[in-house]
Amino acid sequence: MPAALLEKDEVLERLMRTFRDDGYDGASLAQLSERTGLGKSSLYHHFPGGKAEMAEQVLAHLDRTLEGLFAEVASRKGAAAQRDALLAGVQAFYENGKRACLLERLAASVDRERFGRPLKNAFAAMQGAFERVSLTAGATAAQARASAEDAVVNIEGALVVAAGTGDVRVFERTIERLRDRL
Amino acid sequence: MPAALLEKDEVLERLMRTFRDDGYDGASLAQLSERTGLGKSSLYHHFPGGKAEMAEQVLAHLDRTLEGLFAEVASRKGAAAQRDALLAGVQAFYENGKRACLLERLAASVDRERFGRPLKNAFAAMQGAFERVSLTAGATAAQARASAEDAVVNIEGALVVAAGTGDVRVFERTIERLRDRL
DNA sequence: GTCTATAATAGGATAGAC
DNA sequence: GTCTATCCTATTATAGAC
Repeated sequence: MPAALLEKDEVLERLMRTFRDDGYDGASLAQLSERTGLGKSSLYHHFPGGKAEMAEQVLAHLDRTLEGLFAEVASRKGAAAQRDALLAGVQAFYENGKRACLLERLAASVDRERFGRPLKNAFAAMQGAFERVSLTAGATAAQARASAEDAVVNIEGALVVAAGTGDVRVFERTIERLRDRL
Repeated sequence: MPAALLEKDEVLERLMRTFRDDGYDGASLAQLSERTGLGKSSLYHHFPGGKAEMAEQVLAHLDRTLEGLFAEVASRKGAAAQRDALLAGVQAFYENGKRACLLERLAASVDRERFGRPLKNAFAAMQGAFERVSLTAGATAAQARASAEDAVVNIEGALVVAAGTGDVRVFERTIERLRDRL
């Protein structure tokens, strides 16, 4: 009985990269198989629900990853340090604008209904992290909510424009704008 | 010899809606056929290059549509009137956040290379419209460029977040934020 | 837990009649 | 310019051996 070739988390990471790069509808099982190094049957062993379940588990994995980042951010002393850690984390996660957002890709998919709830939660978690930074900086609840929404909107938009124009500098400039605004 | 069932522009409009709703990869020929009311063979008569050519022609059609809007905006007297006309046009075009952006959907597709140049141009055209409004308002060239980029990023991001959370109010709030900033 | 092989279906695309 | 019928390939998914 051979052990698993890859840790489950590593499989989820590779699936996530595939979905991010080619989109949910664009990623085929053949591709998902190739990128993970697992045969199709092995994938179905881990994800009986097929592609949709892969995406769901990837989304849950993303939640856990972000939770880790957000906890790390919250442990910093001072609003400026938290803000910088959060922006740096976001920048690293999206590889400075070269990668698309998984949430966007799933929200655009034909199976979007299936991801509705977890997507909503993921966006809320992201906004929540920015909100807490603003509150630490002394903003009112309403101000914090507004500036957090602004941050998430700007990050998603910058990723779209960077991909559409093939120019990642938009992403860099947007992160800088957010640093000034927060 | 029967006349065309629909004007070409109406066909392009319906194709655009299909690509916007279901994405480039998500939209099948069966769907494109059903939504236009044209059989697959008829579609291939008009678009010998298949789905990719449909998207290309839809993109060109979108360019013409936006050009019309932008010209109309430029004819207004005063920066505030131009700003309001542009934002109202954007809001109407995306049906107040209910519709996704075709540019985003094509930039995310597996055939994205094929749309690279026209996509870049479309984003530039959109940014250009906002830039001209800023210049009319008396901004410097650098300020106008920055605020126009900010506007496009915010519009795209708001559409993504609205779709991802199922809440179009994000889009409304973003448009209002832009009105204040411009 | 992984593989090879295969089934079943949907997708894109074409042929040829009208 | 449009249709019906068809083709071919890719895609999702499963069966069964190891």
